[in-house]
Amino acid sequence: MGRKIKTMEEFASLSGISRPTLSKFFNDAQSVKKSTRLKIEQAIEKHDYRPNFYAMNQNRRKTKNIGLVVPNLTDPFFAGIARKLEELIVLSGYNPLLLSSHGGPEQEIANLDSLRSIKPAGVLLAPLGRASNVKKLKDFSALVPTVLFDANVEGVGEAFFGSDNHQSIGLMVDYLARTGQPPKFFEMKDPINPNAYKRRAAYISAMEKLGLEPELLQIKGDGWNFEEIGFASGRQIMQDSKYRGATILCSNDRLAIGLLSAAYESGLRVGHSAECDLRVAGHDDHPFSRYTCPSLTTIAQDYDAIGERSVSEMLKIIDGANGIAERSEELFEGRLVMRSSA
Amino acid sequence: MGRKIKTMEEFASLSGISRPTLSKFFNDAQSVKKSTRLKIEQAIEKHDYRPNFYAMNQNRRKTKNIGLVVPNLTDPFFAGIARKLEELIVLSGYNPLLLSSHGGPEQEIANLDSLRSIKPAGVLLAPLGRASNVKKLKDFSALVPTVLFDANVEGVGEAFFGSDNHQSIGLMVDYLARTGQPPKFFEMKDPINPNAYKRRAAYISAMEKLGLEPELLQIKGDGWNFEEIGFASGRQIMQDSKYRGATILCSNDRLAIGLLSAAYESGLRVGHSAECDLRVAGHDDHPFSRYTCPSLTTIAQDYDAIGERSVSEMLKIIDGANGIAERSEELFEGRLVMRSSA
DNA sequence: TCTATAGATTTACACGCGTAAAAAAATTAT
DNA sequence: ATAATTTTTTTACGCGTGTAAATCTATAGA
Repeated sequence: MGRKIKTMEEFASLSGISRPTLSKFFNDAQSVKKSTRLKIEQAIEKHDYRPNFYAMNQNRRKTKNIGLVVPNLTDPFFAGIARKLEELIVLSGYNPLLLSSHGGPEQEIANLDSLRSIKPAGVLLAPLGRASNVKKLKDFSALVPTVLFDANVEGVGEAFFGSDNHQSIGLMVDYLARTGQPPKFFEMKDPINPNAYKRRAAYISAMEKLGLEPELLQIKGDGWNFEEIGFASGRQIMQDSKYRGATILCSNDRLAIGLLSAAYESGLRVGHSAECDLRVAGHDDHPFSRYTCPSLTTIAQDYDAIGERSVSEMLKIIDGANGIAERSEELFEGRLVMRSSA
Repeated sequence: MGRKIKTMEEFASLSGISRPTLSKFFNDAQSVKKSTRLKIEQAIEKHDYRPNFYAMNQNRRKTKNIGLVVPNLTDPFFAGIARKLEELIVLSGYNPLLLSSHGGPEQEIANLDSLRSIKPAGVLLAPLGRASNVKKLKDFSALVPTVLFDANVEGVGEAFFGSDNHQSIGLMVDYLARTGQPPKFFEMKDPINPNAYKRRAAYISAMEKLGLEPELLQIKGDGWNFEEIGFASGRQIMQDSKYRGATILCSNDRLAIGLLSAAYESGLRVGHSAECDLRVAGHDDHPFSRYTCPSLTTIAQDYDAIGERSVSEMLKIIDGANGIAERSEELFEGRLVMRSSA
């Protein structure tokens, strides 16, 4: 077994393969003949050699690194997506680099800056949205192939993939209106996330289509602590008798989680059965929404599809002849998840 | 502003500072004279130059990268810790690299492997525990300065920092015994996490110290989906009238979240007031435990202290003369968080 | 068997920065 | 002001791999 192999040169003489061929192999194993590939793989196994990461990337035209930036890893919703995307990236032979913006635009820019120095082949970015520094995002996406997901920012990146809020909210409004009181819409007054605006518009249009009067419950609150915001405002709402018997559709599950907590504390019963005081629904199918009390009726976004489409588009752009392709956009439909709360 | 600066050489002539001095500066800004530092910082601002990451690290004795490996980023508890540690690492002038093991030992080893190729100055590792491939962890920690946190694995790494389960469980048992029925201990039969074993032992010893009979509720279940496991077993328990009026201390909050959900579905009232059917307590102060129904009485681990200690020890090891220092270990006390569930 | 061609080898240089050693310059102490 | 010390500059080489061009070799098809 001897001592550790340090250089590719050394590995070349031990394996009987020339160094340039090895270099080719490590860049793309499929680019060498099968018999050569097998010989190399055996030698790797035998000598436990791995090329120096830094030397390798220094002169490569394109690295094999793909950046993955999410707004907030503390949110299990994004943690779940990140995991799925990581998996897809690895399966494609690339190396994911996960960064969280922690809800702050400075961190988002800092993440992109630090990604830039790594010269990634591309970046998958779920932007903060309203808080984002759009100019800097644009500057970045001009330098690095960028695909947006979850939230769209006009003019940034080569593509965007996300959920069809119009469809999903329409579906939910329809369901709620058919099964009881038509929903009021519970949301933050000045949402951070662009999806929130789309959901508001979708709610209004869905209600009008049904000939119903939309009613917005716009609550105050800053930052990303949605549960707390939902909880605090929820307490006030619970005391108001005019909401007895109402149906409340929350702009996202995290607000709903706070609202449910407030309802519980106020002794109000939430659910779709006759003796309940309130119905509550959410949007996103947050990992925790299965275990709220009662379990939360919500919309599951099709994140398998969004993830796969984002990664495959990214690969297409990376490999691509880089034609002046149009910015592609695709929205995926959400699925109604009926649980106990509505 | 002219064209982009590509090399340090170029930046040297434009800024009027010699290249070796620049190199020193980028390695440690404090190592050059203040006046020089200011000149360089101005020039950086002016020309927007950043040294090539790969060339920079190729020949450095020690990189500025610190690996950060957590068992499961999907768990908001770990996501929160990771965020704090990232922050501390950045403040120390290092570059954190966050990886999640996704609950699997293969991924844990894969993470360490991929970290090895990045030649990190050190690695902060929260190991999976029982599932971990201890031999490989040991091999790794012999090559790279490693500090363990959250879960201890004997003989791995230069240090371990975590919670004092003995103290925290003792505190909780004491509180529960003073305020109502003494607690039964709700846990998985074969826990993955070493802390679970310590908590079990701590529970038994705390009960005996009070002259009470310990009672373990050991439930089946594999994997990391603790809420689901707690929920499924919780349903069975709720049907058993012998647990009416009981107090249940869960090995962790995620089990408790599942249990509370099951109690709600069964129509049992959980809480510390007289008319309730059950008391439930947890451990960890999971971010959601504030919003469970009822809100969860639990133990908050001192993660500010654990994080700071872990990072500062890491830095000490990195800078250190690398004396044959003993493996240091320190446990931090937990804090009782009294909410509504117990 | 000969030829066309994909694939491998040889040779050589480039990448951008780390680092060492000696000399020069700037700063501080005496 | 001079000496002692710190800091910077000059010079030069090394790191481990990417990549290009020319040459050689294996494979397949006629």
